[in-house]
Amino acid sequence: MTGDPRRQPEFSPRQSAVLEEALRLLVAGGEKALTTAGVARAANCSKESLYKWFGDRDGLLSAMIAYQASKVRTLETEGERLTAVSLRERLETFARDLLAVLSGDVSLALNRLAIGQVSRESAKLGELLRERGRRQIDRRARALLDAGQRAGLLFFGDAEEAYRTLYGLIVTDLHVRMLLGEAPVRDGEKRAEKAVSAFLKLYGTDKVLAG
Amino acid sequence: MTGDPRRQPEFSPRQSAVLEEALRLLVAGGEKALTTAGVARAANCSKESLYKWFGDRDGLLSAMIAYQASKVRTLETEGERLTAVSLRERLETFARDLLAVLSGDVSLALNRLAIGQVSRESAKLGELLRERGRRQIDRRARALLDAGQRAGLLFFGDAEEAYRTLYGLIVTDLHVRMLLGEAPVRDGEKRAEKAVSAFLKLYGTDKVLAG
DNA sequence: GATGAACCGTACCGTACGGTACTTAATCGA
DNA sequence: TCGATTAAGTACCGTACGGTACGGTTCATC
Repeated sequence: MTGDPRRQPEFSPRQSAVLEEALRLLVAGGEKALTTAGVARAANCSKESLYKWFGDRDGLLSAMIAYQASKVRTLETEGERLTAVSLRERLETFARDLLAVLSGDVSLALNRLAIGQVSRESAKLGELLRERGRRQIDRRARALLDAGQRAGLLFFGDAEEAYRTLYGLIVTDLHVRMLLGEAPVRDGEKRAEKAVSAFLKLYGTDKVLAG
Repeated sequence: MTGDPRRQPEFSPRQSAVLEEALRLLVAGGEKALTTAGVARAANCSKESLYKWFGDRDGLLSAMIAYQASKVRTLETEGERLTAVSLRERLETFARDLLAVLSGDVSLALNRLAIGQVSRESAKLGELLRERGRRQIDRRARALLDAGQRAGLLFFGDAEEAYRTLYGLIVTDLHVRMLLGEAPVRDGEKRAEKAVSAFLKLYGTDKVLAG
């Protein structure tokens, strides 16, 4: 047992460097550019090492998703007492962060990769991406919504439905459009503000609407 | 000049049959299963004919999207005078139809195909899908929203933003989740109702909220 | 300094696919 | 009935990729 069992490094520094290079290739050229020989060449490692570490190509793809997800750590800025103003601010920050994440090069490339892999037998990539990629940001939003309800600023019966609504108001069809190749938006700021205003109009109590 | 110049058949019956078979293969096995030899075998045609008709493999993919888009014809059920009740009904019908379209096998397969093709030089598929696939349903919704505004039931400054909001409330992240392999929803009915209620709460005038 | 593990670089193999060429059957107009 | 066009079927070619094997090199351990 080396190190804290709760802290599983999951990937060695060398492997992380290789995965980083693989992500770079994927972003640059899509899945077609992600050949085992190409990754080995770009990362200055041998194909034999790739297969030893990741099993096969699918293992490499899964590792790339797991690695990228392990890098994303959402800061849980809890603690303060929520007010109408601070709730709105926190929601807008969440909205901006969500749009930034979804617009990111690596995120888009990995989503495209996973979507392209669906309907293969080893269709674990999509599930992996849904599970590991979304959980962090979902938990952050859910915690914020719950805090808003506890503070008497929001009211909803079904937290899942409220969160889905918030997500839809922020993202609309932008994610799919970007996945299809459209350039990321430039009005993220205004989009975030409008989405949060609409959300508060739907789920805000009198307390927050007066603020 | 054979036939009406406004009615361009675009694809001969034989070609349509081939494209139909290609779509079937794509839905069944994803892009990997869509080989030229496989299409030729499944459609009982020669590879040489495929290349004569569609140029190359990319041409075949584009043709598949164009063909599928040409099959979708949105019925423009205009005419009646909108009331609060009928507007809600029409919006809910639109929501159900939108969810049904996005959940369709062929739609999901083509979207996955186009998304997988992004970041190749011939990245026309995504654009093609955005242009030809969405235009019909967008126009229908925009017409409905405009009619609602003219009838004094809706109020919005920016029609584009109102439509985006409606879309986001209906679909949320469902489309991406399905693209990633999640099974289509079963609560489309309730989802449509709730989305329309939220939309009317945001954009409905007193007239429609009273109804 | 010897030993063994890890790993890089490269060469190699089998396969599968995109695209082309050729042969043969069928359809159709004169 | 004949010639021409079309397309099916097949065989073929080049290439590129996933996966494996092997020789050489570094590096840690004894």
